[in-house]
Amino acid sequence: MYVTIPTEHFETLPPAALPARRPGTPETTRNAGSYLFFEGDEVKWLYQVVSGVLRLTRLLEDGRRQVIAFGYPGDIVGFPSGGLHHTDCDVLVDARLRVFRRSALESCVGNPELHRQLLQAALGEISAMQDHFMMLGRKSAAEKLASFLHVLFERVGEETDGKRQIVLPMSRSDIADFLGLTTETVSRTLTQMRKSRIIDVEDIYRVVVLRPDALLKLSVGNR
Amino acid sequence: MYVTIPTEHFETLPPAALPARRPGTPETTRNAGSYLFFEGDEVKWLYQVVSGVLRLTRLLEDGRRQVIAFGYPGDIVGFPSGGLHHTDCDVLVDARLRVFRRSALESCVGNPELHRQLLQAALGEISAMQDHFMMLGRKSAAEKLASFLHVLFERVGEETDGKRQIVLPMSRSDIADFLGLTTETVSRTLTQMRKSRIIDVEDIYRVVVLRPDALLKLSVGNR
DNA sequence: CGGCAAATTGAGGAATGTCAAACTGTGTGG
DNA sequence: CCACACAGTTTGACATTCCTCAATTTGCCG
Repeated sequence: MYVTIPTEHFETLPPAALPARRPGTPETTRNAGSYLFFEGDEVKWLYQVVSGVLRLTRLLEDGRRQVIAFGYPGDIVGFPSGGLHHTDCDVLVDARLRVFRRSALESCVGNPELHRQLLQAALGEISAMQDHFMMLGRKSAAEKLASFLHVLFERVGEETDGKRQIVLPMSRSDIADFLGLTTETVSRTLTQMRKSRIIDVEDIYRVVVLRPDALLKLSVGNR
Repeated sequence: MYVTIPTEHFETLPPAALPARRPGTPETTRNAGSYLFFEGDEVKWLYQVVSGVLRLTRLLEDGRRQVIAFGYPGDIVGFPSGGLHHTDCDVLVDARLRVFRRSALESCVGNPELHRQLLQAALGEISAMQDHFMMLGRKSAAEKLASFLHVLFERVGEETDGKRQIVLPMSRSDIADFLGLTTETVSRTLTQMRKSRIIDVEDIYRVVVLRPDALLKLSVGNR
């Protein structure tokens, strides 16, 4: 999952279409805390999230970290470059994953339709990342947070007791490292949004969206 | 061109290998100032830069702009998502371009080897963009500038009169919009690097790298 | 109940942005 | 050929955002 920006041109593309489960596409489950792969590993498999949440990270020697993306249902992770993984990937929420051989992406003999779909997913990834650039480079902390919540709200918002809410399985520092902020700024910005009655923070992991329109407006920003 | 980060794991991957010119791959030339495509256009062609420099940009309604990438020789631009372009692309320096049909990327019937190469280029793009995230999200202005110059130095540095120099065909605000800074900050940071004798700014478009090692060190940062 | 890690809050500071002025180089028209 | 205009760049002064460091607070697990 990247933070994309609503535009006139494009409807938010749905995450890579989830082709119906077929006999030939095995699934696996992984528990929270386990790692799917590390930076530098040879890519053997691609994973499509069916349920659960993944986290992709990249580390600098000095400890600075960037959360590259979160893997939500529909997302595909593990695209190789030079045959290798360029991020670490671990599981935030127990996950069911569809597994594809790397060759299914890289070779079109065998299953051309699957090959095509994985390729399209990779291309969608590129454009989503371009949007994310805009966000990292040009948005304020409030806009970043609002964009992030808005995307989650659209993709995995849940209706409970007539409240539209978001579950955040990641820590504040995950969010910070994803958006290019600090945990303190994330925290402060959330309380501000709470004080302006846009959201309500039920508990650390549960955000109720009181005014979706205001959230969207804030995410677009009015500089 | 993205700003990637030197790591232990990977040598800087050369930009997508430039397969030898073959009869079947037509070239075209475009003059500085002309546009190759606009955001929202249907993708008909992919372009590999042979010579010259391209600029890919994305615009927000309120005028904020992100330069997504610069296209230097070897780079391939125009990857579709949902069949459409998601950036504008124009020419900074008169360019020779190899042209590929979109179908060469999306279909493996016809020219499987070319298909494979374009796919690998797309995958390389993803990993380069991941590095760029780290840069946008986690680096200081000085580190950003140093990283940017370092990458250009490695890729297109020229030796002239025993001086290793970089030609910058883009404006300060292009650089700023690429790195998530303002023109003023770019300018100030350059003068600082000049004062600390890391670079010399011959003229607006010409930077002499006096101490490549110091440039690299600065780009990695020592926070 | 106590201890611990994560989150929040606060105070202060550093980095970067904003706005405005001065400078530079380049092209144009007299 | 010079003078001027203009756009891009640089510099300066100041404002703002966000970060840093430290102190609480909260929630969770033994």
